[in-house]
Amino acid sequence: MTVRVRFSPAPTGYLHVGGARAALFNWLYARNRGGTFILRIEDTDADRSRPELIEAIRESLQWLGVDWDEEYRQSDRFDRYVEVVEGFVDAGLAYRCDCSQDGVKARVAEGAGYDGHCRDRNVQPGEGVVVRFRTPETGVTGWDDLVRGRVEFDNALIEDFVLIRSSGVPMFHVANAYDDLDMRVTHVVRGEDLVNTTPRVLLLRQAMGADDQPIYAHLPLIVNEQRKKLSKRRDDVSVGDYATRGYLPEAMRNYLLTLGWGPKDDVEIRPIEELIELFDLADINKAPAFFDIKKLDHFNGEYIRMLDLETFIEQSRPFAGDVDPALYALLAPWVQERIKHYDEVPQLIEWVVGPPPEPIEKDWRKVMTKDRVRDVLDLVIERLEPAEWTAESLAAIVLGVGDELEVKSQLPVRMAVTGRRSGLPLFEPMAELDRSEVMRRLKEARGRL
RNA sequence: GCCCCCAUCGUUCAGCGGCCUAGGACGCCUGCCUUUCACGCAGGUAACACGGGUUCAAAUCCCGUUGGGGGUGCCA
Repeated sequence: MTVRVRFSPAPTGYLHVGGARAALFNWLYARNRGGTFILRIEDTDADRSRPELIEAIRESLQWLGVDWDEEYRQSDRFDRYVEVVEGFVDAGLAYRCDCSQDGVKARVAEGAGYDGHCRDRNVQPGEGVVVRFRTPETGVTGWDDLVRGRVEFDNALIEDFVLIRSSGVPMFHVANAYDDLDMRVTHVVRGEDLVNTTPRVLLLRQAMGADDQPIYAHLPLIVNEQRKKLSKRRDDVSVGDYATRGYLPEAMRNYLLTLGWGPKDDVEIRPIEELIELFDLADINKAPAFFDIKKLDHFNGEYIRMLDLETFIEQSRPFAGDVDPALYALLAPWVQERIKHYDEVPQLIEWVVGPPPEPIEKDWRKVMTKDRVRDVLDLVIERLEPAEWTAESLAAIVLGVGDELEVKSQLPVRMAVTGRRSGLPLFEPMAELDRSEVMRRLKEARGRL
């Protein structure tokens, strides 16, 4: 059996990390089994779908390196869904209903579903009429979930749900069941938030004449610090935003993979080819996983440091602002081992490429209130004035002053020149600045003491 | 309310009846390297929610309790 899996986003928002992971797991499985990965846009709800988001979702997937073999759009297939449902009505598997939503709500107890009011009323097509599925009143619908084991629902508890809206547009259950059947999808891998809709889809599939089920694997949710499902409104979840902030797709992909799954040999950071090789749906966890940006940062830092220098420069330069390429090339190796994502580049190099940043008050107090700081700066100023302007010479002078006075001289000088007490190596970038600029900064700092 | 589900260090993955005095990774702490920070290296901290069973033996199986989550739409 050739594996066929699909990722089916609704274009109602940008691709978020939860969706990205679902896509990734599907893709991984397809690649592991030499199967087919389908991208299916579930845009049956015209009111909510935004066509421009389809492209955004495609771009995010491409960015992640998740490529698909086939692509479909449900809005192109409305006719088929409607036709199937018409067949249901003819066969008595479904019926029309003209109950208003308010009417149903008024009739039915709090929390209960539709009461089957129109089951045998033989309602004809017309304004405000929907088609509902005639759900079996007895029996159970269930499946063997690859991650959760056997899951069963009592049919009596499933209401007669809507198949076609009063607008004539089919609901996603119909499209979903039909497409999985029509596209010969073998495995359905998706978020756990969809478990409850699975019996409906299964019932529909059966009604469509299928005598089999796809194999389901319901992924545990990705949650925030409060252990709640990630929400687009509340949480930082857009994949596109991570790209913008300078995360590497390989790192994101690798990190996402460790949420709900992990290689048995405990080696988490590794090439995608190996991960594909090792991956199996059956090994996925059941418990929800917290999206830990700290760990993502670590992964990203590792991936950044794995880059060869040329690639690093090429990728990080757009984040650096307006910098002379030669100067940036000089700084890049030091930058590379200090950042976790590219948008941290500017703060590291600002003192070299632009006007001196305002000193950080806390750092200033910590460094500049030490003994002999005035003496250090005085001597450094005096000796730098006539000095040879190279990194070696600057280092020799500054450190020499420290030795003489038996204090650490680098810190006050660093503070004066960079405004920070930590950062890039001091002397090489300092030699790139004009002597006059360095002197100005040193004197200004001395004046503030 | 009703339905479904989950439960190992702060986080994440490993563990699928004996190899566990529970392992890896992130975080945190310490030391080394370095007249900054970071990288790197070496250590350390820290968990089987609770209660009953089953078994010669349970983190691993069963039941319950507690805690947490998801769903409950003419959204997907």
